Amino acid sequence: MAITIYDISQKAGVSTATVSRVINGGGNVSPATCKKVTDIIEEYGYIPNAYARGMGLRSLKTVGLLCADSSDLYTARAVYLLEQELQANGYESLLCCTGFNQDVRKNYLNLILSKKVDSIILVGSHFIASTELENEYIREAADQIPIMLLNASYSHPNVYSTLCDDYASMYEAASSMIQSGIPDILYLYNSRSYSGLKKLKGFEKALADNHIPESMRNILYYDKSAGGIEDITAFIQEMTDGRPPFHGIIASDDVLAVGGIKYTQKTGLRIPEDISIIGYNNSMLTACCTPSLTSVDNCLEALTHQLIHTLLQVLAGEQMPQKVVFSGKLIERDTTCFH
Amino acid sequence: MAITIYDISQKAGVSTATVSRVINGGGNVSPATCKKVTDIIEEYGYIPNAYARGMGLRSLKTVGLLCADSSDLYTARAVYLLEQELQANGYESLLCCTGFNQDVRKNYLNLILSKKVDSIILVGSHFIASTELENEYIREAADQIPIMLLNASYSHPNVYSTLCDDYASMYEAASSMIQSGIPDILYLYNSRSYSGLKKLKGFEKALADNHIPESMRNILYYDKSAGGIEDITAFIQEMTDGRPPFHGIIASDDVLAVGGIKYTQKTGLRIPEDISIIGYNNSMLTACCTPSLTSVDNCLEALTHQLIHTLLQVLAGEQMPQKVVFSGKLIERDTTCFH
DNA sequence: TCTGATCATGAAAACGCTTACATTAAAATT
DNA sequence: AATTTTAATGTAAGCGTTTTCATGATCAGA
Repeated sequence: MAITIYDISQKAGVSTATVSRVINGGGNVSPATCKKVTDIIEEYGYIPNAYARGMGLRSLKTVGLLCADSSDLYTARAVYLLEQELQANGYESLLCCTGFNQDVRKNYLNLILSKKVDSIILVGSHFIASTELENEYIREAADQIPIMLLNASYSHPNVYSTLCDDYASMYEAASSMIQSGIPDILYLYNSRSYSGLKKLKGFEKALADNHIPESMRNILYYDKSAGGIEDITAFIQEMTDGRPPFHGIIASDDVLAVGGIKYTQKTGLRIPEDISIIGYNNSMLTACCTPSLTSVDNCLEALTHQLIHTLLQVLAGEQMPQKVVFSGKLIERDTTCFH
Repeated sequence: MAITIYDISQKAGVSTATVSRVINGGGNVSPATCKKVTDIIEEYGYIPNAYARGMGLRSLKTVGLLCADSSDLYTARAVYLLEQELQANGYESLLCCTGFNQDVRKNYLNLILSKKVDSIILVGSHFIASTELENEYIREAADQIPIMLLNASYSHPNVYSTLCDDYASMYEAASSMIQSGIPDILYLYNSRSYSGLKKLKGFEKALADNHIPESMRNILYYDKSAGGIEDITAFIQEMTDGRPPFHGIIASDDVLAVGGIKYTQKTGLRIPEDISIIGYNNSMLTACCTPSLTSVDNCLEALTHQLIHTLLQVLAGEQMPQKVVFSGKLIERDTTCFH
């Protein structure tokens, strides 16, 4: 059996309470005793059992992170930023990747809940609050602890949302393209994302406000979750055989946009002379492709920073706004030429 | 206070032991009682406290994943694959991102250890066993539970390694390039990676075996951890101003290779006619850039699959090989033309 | 009908910590 | 020197489960 606090207390000739005080730095321990205990702990490589601690302590300073797929570029970055912020503030994090299955997600939510976390952050706009079932889970969880949403929003007194205004951002991006003289745009839409719908609406609004006729609407739903770039390229090709009936591509994320680039290059057309392309997320992919990708920056860093700030305040009992909205910004690179 | 097993037992008119049996499916509960208890649990939304369980249970069927930076493309994918495999086998995972600081890493290792995990997987070849300090941690941990290494190896009876033979793979890749008539190669080397050194050695051996003179050796160390593609491009530019004195680039990972592509394009040279490029990892980036990147596939999926297989067997008390080595394979795409 | 086996259940100890409370010793105040 | 205050430490009661062991009920076989 592993070494316990009792063993340490015996070897140090003190009580377990004193050892506990040394470990938790609660004060009221004489320097001499403290040193003696610390030395013994060091010597025996004693590590307190986290579960036993969990029973005693009120808070374990832990927050759960729930995401669908941590290997997704955007999610991975979000998770990393959140973890760094949490760590910097003395919190641990517990990451669960649920995939897209609702039941698995419910199980994981319960799993996290059972671990006495101080809060749960729902990461990535994927799927959040997109179904009734999902709503119910969130409500139940929110009855117990504050729930933080990254890039989604939900109305509940104990749910806090931090998001980028994807509707407005996409509206801006699409408007820029239209006003630069490109009315016929292919819109690539990933239906798996919660904010995807908002972006689509923003795009459609831009079309409407600029009086683009119905006949020029060209929206492609791509709903595979993990298809590679080749898949995307093939998909677009299949849907638009022959010469593409558009001069612009706007995608709801950078991966799709890169698919658009490769597709365009396959058809032999030039970017941006023949076809302009805009992505979304301003991820590292924008710098990887040739030409480099114009993309909407949805300020992930600002979002995560604000989210953790809100969380810490909420946990400290402060009253905080239920919803904080940032706005995105189009970063122009070489797949567009709007001037 | 949250609802406990005791509350449930009262409402169901049974003892806590019976409720526990229902929850853990240990049998020896009458169908009627089982249903009654299950209903009450459902009704009150009872979730057992994980910490209390942790005290009672021998194993929590949990394994810790330790990585430096989960947002790194390769690591993210490895983590995802491992988590999926673990989940499929009824294990939970606990992810910790330590960054590159040794002390932080030690703390995290202890943290994981304190959670009674059944094993720890050290993910990503980054930094593993690269320092004496690191070695010591691993040894200490291995005294308690089996330690699994992904893409690293370490000699200890309780440490199991699953890896790709990066030395041989890089040797092959470099040989291919040299034998296609390109003796002057720039090698881009990320020193933050443990396997980086092996790859470098493989590269150098290929040079030696093909009688490439010392004067043609051109190795660039790039040791920033999180620099973007632009950084890499600028770095290469800075180190090789004017016309590049080489006709091939081999990089120790795909991100560096993409930096090489962008650099080449900036100088106005053609790929692969003027300069051939090979990356490593065969990540999704290979499909994102133009031209698409030739890269060494180090069969991450096979690695993770094998690693979990070994782990499960070890936990089941089986004798397993200490070290399993796969070999990588050069996947030719459009940045090379070796025929 | 009786006996031993099997099944369902409960009582209570154990898991390894934290912490409220009690106690003692030392220091500060009068 | 007596008294009060403060600091250091110990005692023991939880925390919410699991699990061993004991107990009683049911059942099959004679």
